[in-house]
Amino acid sequence: MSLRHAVLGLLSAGPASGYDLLKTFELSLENVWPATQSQLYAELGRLAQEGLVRVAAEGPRGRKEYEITEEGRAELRHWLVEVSPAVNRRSDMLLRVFFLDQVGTGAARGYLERLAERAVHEHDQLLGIREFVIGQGDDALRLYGDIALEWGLRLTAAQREWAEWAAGRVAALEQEKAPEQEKALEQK
Amino acid sequence: MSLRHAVLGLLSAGPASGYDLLKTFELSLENVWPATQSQLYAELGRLAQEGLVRVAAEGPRGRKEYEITEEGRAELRHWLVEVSPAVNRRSDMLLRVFFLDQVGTGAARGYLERLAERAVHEHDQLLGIREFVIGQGDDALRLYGDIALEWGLRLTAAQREWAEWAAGRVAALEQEKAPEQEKALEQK
DNA sequence: GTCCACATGTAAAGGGTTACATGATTTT
DNA sequence: AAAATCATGTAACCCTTTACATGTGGAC
Repeated sequence: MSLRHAVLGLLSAGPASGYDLLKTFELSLENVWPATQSQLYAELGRLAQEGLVRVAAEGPRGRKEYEITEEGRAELRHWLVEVSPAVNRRSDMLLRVFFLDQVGTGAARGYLERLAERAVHEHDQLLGIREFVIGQGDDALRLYGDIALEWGLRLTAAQREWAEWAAGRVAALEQEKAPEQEKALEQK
Repeated sequence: MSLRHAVLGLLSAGPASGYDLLKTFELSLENVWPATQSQLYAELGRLAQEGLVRVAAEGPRGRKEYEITEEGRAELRHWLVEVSPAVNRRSDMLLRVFFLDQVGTGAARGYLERLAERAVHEHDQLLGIREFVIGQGDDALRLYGDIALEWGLRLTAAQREWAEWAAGRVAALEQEKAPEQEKALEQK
């Protein structure tokens, strides 16, 4: 149930409407905790009912500006400090690796090579973001933004190296098997 | 919708009952694609209805042994080769980093240090698993198992290094701010 | 005869995605 | 005047988790 904490976290930096928050989710939280419009409005309603946020002001077009309450801030800090973070156990990417023996070495190598390419692409995008956000925010905000970005850079770099290494191992198996395939052809 | 492909993948290695599959999910797929008993039986029912698997034999205690069909194998290969893997976008661990400025440098550093410790622990567990599975299975199976395990090792190693680096950066900020805090204390 | 492992299923609730639905301001 | 943006809300469906529910066969 981290959506609520993402919302509380964003509101801890200042009041915002559901619409505002949605933009933030699309822009900066896209790669960390995506959320849809339906989800957001529903969660804001629940948070307000439970007293963790409150409507601080109303604007044109039914705009409701939400503000975090002291109770909300307490919940945010409690979550940050006392609740241990959930590990990300599911990985579609890795699940496929387990079954790659079903498609032969050529296709398997292709899969791993595409993973490597994707990692390079993501890494480049993060480098672009880093250029863009350099020097923004105060000391603490910049630091934690940097730390998060650095994780993305290290993760994509590691993924590239691993995928290339793995593709190499599959290629080696391919070579080993090549003589056997020639033998099989000769037998025809 | 990868649960279905996980099931097809397991059945591609040979027939099994829902109960058997559940044990496999708990043992080997625990860190890649966890699934519960309810989910499994429901999915097997759907897969059978759609003709991707079939009941090959019935045993004692209502045991139904499922077998993958040619259609199921085709779906598995299609998924492996033609459907691009979904990226894991949500990260509870990283979401918290964005809001660490809410809890002060001490608690923030503590959070990162605990992440590092956890990464070390997970890394050690994977090393243990590697010792245990060494030399099991045929060439292809061993290779892909190795590749998956290697990802786990690299990921946990990277996480440890990153978390320690990050904790260091927070400690540096703490030092920078220490004189200011002394000043603040003097003013009282 | 009791206990454990085997074996399957259903129900309720939570969280997420997609699609539907509507309307008010501001910009061009 | 039209188009884009702002702004909120609801409904249906899918996947996952937790809990409930039941019964059989083998081992000791």
